[in-house]
Parts: sequence; structure tokens; C-alpha cells
Amino acid sequence: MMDDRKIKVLHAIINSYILSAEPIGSRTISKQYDLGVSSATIRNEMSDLEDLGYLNKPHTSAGRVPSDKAYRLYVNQILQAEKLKMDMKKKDEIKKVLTKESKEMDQLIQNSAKILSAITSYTALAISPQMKQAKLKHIQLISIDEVEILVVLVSDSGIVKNTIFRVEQKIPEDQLIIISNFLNNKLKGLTIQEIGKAMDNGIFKEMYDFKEIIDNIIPIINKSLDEADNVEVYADGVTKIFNFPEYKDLDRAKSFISFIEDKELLIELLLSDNLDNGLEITIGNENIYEPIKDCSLITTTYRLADMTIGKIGVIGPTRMDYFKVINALKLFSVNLTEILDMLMGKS
Amino acid sequence: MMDDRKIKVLHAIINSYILSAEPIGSRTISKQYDLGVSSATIRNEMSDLEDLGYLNKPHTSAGRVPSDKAYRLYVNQILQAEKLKMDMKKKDEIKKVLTKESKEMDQLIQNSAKILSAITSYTALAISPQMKQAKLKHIQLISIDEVEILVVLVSDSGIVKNTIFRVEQKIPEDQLIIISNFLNNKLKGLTIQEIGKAMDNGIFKEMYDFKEIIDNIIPIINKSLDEADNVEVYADGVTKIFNFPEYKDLDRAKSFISFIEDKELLIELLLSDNLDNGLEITIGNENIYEPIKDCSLITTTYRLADMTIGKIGVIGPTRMDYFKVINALKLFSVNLTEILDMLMGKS
DNA sequence: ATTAGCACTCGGGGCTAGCGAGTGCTAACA
DNA sequence: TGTTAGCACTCGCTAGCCCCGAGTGCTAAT
Repeated sequence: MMDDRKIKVLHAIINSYILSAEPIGSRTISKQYDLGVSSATIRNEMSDLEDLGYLNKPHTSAGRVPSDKAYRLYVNQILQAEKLKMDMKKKDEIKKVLTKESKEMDQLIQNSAKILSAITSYTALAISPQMKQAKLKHIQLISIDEVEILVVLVSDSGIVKNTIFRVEQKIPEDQLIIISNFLNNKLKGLTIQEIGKAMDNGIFKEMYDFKEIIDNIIPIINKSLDEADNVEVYADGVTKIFNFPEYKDLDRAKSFISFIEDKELLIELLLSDNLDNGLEITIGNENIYEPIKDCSLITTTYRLADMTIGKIGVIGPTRMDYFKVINALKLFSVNLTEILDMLMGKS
Repeated sequence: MMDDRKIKVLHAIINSYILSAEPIGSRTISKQYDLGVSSATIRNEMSDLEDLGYLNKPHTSAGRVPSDKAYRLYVNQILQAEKLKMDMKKKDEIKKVLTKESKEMDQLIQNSAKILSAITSYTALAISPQMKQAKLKHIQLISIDEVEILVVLVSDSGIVKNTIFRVEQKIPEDQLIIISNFLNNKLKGLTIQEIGKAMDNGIFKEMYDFKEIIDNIIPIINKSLDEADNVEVYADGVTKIFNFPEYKDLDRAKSFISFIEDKELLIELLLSDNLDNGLEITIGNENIYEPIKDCSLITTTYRLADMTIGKIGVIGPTRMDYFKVINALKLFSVNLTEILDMLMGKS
């Protein structure tokens, strides 16, 4: 049913379409690709492929265009063949640039998106670390002035969050230290969620002496935790979409860009699988979100201290250069993980 | 030369063009606006206005379109008339929403851009606080574990920055406190730049006992200061530009969106006047940046603790609804300043 | 099973004509 | 002298038309 030649023809069409974005005719294939058969034969094969759902006709007298199903087949074969050797030279090159230009984690992620978009020429997306799975490493209360106290949270992945809050009456420095030490003892090593639970369970009973102060502080810690949970998404190269003829249509361009502009939607998109897997590819209609049902999204994860903490990916027309993008992404996954470990002093 | 009637005609044309985005003919004016003269007279006036540089003709047989000079005149008159009374009800409404949805400063700025874009239906820009002019309120070194130290900087406007750094050998807690106290004594109340200078001048001589440690810490503080200087820009409603017929042209839309996407350029744009003035309006060609020479940019500043710390604004086609935008911006300026003072506990 | 040949389809580019909105001039009028 | 009616003229835009060319699908020959 899908004999070898059909596969070859399909591949030829896909490759051709990825380059040209124009419907491919039988003649083009028989000329450009060396299949040793005439255009008439190709024509028959193409007709079969259409019946099988791998090709579509924009209209009767145009050539044919690969369907999502075709891309899926194509991608699966790329992944299976797994001849995706990493270009070490390029990897190190990128690593160098990234390391040099990124002092903070957020910056690193942002720069990665930028470079990724530059080398793939598609829109790049990246999501910054979530703290949910991170463990608390250090918590400290610092008195700033008479009425202000700063809460500093440090997670084991090195991310710092802080909040200032005000108190009615000054809390002496030494009391703050006692409280800080107590909190550290009780909470160190717990995840954000566990801390929330611990606080519900009233771990503070034994600190009755400081009840008043602690009552003050609990909501602050909760709030800080809430904020620690904040994730950031970055999109870079959004306007690259204009380079693709399929987006010469204003409405399509608008709907794409609007989608990318909606950060909340992007977070949903990128967190859908909750960071579990590595490389992920969704093609065209496989996407849940209406505005990108004619796009493909390829993402991969990066890790810190053996935890998957974020995602980086590329989005573009379904006829994107999957091979190039997959290679680039693998490279970024490794680089990000390496740099993060370095940046946060873990390796 | 510019008698009363000419002004009236010009205003009519501008108002009409702001609504329709189509060249206006003499007949339209004489019919729609009650000037008590015939279209022929209007025609003559329009011809004069063209000679004076207030109107342009797209081509011979089209109507006329206001020039940048015309908008400038128009805007100056709006500003002078200053009948811009603030709609207190609306102001409070917005304040309520902003307050409710913004826990952190960055969030507040971001939300402001969002709402501003929503109510004006143009693209909104906002830049987050710079610390350059802020004064150091508190600095503290915290030992996190054996080899990691956290530097926390708090500015008088309540903004917190922190950096983790590693040291070779553990520095005892009490030494850190001594150093922290020393730094606080020396540096409190200084601006970021002054601190840099102070450090160059070797204020650490008297701390010779801790020379080794301090030598370690100086670059860290410098780095923290560097990072403290980071500003964030937010753009919201970028795709609103697609709603305007003058951007039905893909290239123009692309160049606009590309410009907005370039955060560094945006920062330059918004910091050009270094936050000195309040309301600022640049129209069309008055803009330095090529891609927005057919846009108008209206910005205003917001303050915290009596310092101007950021800017928020709107960018759109030159035929934007200046009146509406100016009103909205005034409202945001006040609201942001008020909310910030509250959020940071100053009022 | 493959291929050459051919009729047929259909989108798109180019060309033309006509329309309609708008101008600018002239001559008459208050 | 400023205002107006009238009119010829301009010019972009749209609709309609034709034709080209790329491509298909069928048939008949190899």
C-alpha cells in the first residue's frame, strides 16, 4: 500500500514544498528528483497518495501539497532514522555566545530564544523556570528600616525571589534572626507546595512566643511563594512569520501574531505537557489552539540539577524545515542545561 | 494668513481623517461640517492650506490629507486649550482594576500597558523603573550555604535586586554582618553611580582586616549594580496596528511590528529624554526612528517617592485620536504614581 | 506496469473601459 | 473683493475579459 516508491515520491514532494511553498506538480518531481520514472507514473502515485490522505489539491489544476498526515509520517521517519548527529562545533559556538551574553538566568533564556530564532529563521519561544518543583534552600527575613521587612527566598536551583512587606511595629533584628533560623529549619528542602501544606498544618505552634510576628509573616510568605511561581515566556523573531508566503494574508499574520502576543496562552501552550518529555512535535491540526492549526510547534526541555525546569521551542508554518529545527533544538537543550548548571554553580 | 476659517477647515479635515483614514474632499467638509460656505470656498481654503504645508494630496484627483505639520498645530492647540479635565470616575475604575491585579511593580507596569492599549485601541508601551537615579537603602550579604553568598540590594523606591555568588572558602556569618553593616554605613543614600564612584575611590581601605573578602565582593557588587540597572519594556496590543487601513500593507505592518519587537530600540526610544518631562508627543517625521516616521508617539511619566522612574505611552498612526490618548495617559500617569506609592508604602 | 499524448480545468496576469470622487479654473454674483 | 456655480479635466479603482501556462486525468500504445 505504501511501497517504497510512494514514500520516495512523498518525500520529494515534501522537500520540494518546504523549499518553495508552492504546490508541486508531477512533472517537477520527475525532472528534479531522480526516480527513473516518467511524470505520468508520478501522477498515478500522487493520485494514490491523495487517496491515502497524504496529499491535498488546492484546486483541480494546481499541483499538490503535503497534508499534516504527510508531515507526521515524514517527521516520524526523521526521528526514527535518528541520524541527527550533533554538530559539536556549532554547539560550542553557540554556547560561547550564550555564556558571554547572559549573566542572569532570565537573560539566558531570552538570549537563547533570540539566537534560536536567528539560526532557524522561525519564531522561537522559551519559558523560564518554574519553581513549583524546586526546593527551598534558604529563607531569610531582613529588616530594612523601621517598618519594612524583606523576605528573601532562594531555591535549590539558584532562583531568588523577594518581597518587601511592612509591619506595624519594629521587630528587633535578633528576633528576625531567630524566626529566620526557625523557618529555615522547618522548611528547608521542601517544595513550594509542601511549604504551603506545612503552613496549613500549623508548624508554627511551637513558636508561640512570636505568634504575633509570625501571624504577620505567614501571608507574606504565602504571597512570596505565589510570586515565586511566576513564569515568564519569551518570544523572539515573531515577525519572521512575514517571510513566509503562506502568511502574506493579513488575517493569518494577525491571528498568528496575536496568538504569540498573548503570554498567558503561550504559557498554557508550553506547559501543557508539564515538562515531562524531551523533544515534542505537534503538526498543524494536532495543535489544540485554533490560530496555530496551520503551524508546527517543536519544543524541547532543558534541565537544571537534574530537574526539568523549562522549555524552549520553535513555531512556524507546517512546511518548516523539521530537520534543521530539530537539530538546532537538541543543541539548545544540551547547551542550556550545561550553562545553567554552570551559572548556578552545580556542576 | 491662518485666519479663523482656515483653522476651522483644517480641524474639520483632521477630525474627519482621524475617523475615516480616507482623503477628504471639499464637498465632504461643506456638507458634514457647518461652516456656512460652499464647497468652492472650502476648495480655495484647502488650496491655501496645501500651500502652507498643512495638507497633502495623495494624487491630483483625490481629496486631501493632513500633514505632520497639521497634526502638530492641532495637538498644540489641544494642549493649550487644556480642557482636558480628568474623568475621575474612569480614573478610579482603572485604579481599582490595576490595584487588584498587580501585586508586584513589574506586573503593575505590564497590566497598565495592557489596559491602556485596550482602552485606546492603539499599541501601548511601558518601561519599568530604572534604578539609576534611585538611592541605595539597604545592602546585605547573606550566606546561603558553604560556598554561596547572596547580595541583596534594596533601593529607596522599594525595588530589590539580588545576585548569588560563590566564594572559595566559607566566610563566617558574623564577618558578613560586619561587612554588611560597614557597606550600609558607607553606601546608604547614594545613587548607583555614586556608589560606583565611591568604590573606585577605595572606600574600603579602612576595612583592611577583611581585605581578602572584600576584594572578592567588590566585583559582585559592581555586577549587581549593573544588573540593577536593567530596565524592562513592555508592549501590548501590538497587533492593534492591523486594524488601521494604513497598515494593510504587509511591509509597513512588518516594519512596525519588527520595531516594537526590538526591545533595545524601544528602550532607547523611551529613554531618549531621560524621563525629564511629563507628557511628550512626537508626530510622524519628528520621530528619529525610520520605521515609525509615520506614527505618533505619546508618552507620559510616572513617579515614585517624587522621583520620575518610568514612562508609559501609546504609539499608533499619525492620525490617532490625540484627544482620547492624551486623556487616557494623564489618567495613567496619576494612577501609576498613586498606586506605586501605595504599593511601596510611601504615601 | 509504464508511458506518451491529449483534452480539459482553472487560477492569475494583463489589458481596457467606464465610474466617480475630486480638483482647479472661469465667470458671474452680492 | 470674497463667494459661488458650473464645468472640463484628472486619475485611481473596479469589473470584465481574454489568454496563458501549469497541472491533471484519461486513454491508448508499448
